[in-house]
Amino acid sequence: MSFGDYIRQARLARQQTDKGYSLRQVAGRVGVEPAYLSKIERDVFPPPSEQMIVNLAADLGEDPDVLLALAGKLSSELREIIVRRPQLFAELIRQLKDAPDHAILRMVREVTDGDW
Amino acid sequence: MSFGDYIRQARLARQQTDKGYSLRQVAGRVGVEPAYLSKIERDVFPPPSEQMIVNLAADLGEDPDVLLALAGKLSSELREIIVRRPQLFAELIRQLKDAPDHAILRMVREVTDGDW
DNA sequence: TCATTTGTGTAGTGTTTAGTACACACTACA
DNA sequence: TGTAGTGTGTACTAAACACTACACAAATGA
Repeated sequence: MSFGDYIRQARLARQQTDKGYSLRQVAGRVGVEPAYLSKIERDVFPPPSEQMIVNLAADLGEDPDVLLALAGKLSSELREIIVRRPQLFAELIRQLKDAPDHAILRMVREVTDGDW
Repeated sequence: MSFGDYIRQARLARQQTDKGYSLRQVAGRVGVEPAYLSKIERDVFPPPSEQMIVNLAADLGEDPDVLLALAGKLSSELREIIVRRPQLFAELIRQLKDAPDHAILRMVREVTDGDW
């Protein structure tokens, strides 16, 4: 699914139960022109800036990492973490490229348990 | 150390023993104008494109991930891996933000040993 | 029925990115 | 002593990015 499709669906879903989710109102809260959001929802324009994606995620109650990923972007927050220790993270990520989801999840839990 | 400083030093180090590492020759092999490389080495211009950084790394025998990191960038290769499974990787990376190096290294080895 | 609200088409714009082109002065060296 | 190679200053630019401004037709709803 494209970025545009995704946010249009998310918005329409909200609009079912909440009148405040017209394209114009969302655009207003997010801080852009309605015509611009319209084009983005229909993939006439490419996905917007990281800031606008984050704002959209907050307004629509979606996961910003997922929305950014649909836009082919990575949050600057995560980029900065990696860039601080490029070799370490580069190797880890390459190793995990083809690992199954559960293997990665297990790592997350290992670290959560803080056993270092 | 800045990106410019770093590549200038790397180039000058090579130039000690190899005449083929003048600014002009490196620029030629990498595929840019000498004046441009000159400005980059002195941080008059911001770091160049990912492609040029990768070419520079290859020519100077440096680690492309490190060079990209000095430029504040992440290779599109790594970005794509993350973007394929954004939630999983986002959580892992955030968890590892403040983990000590050896903890991350241990993870790398765990995956290398392929115990999933 | 008429004012409001809705989404959308067309056109234009400021900023950033990622460079090029050319001339110049200095140094090495044959 | 000239010519080949060195790095650098100034000026310019093409393309991509991230939007805005305004007008318009269709639907809604009091």
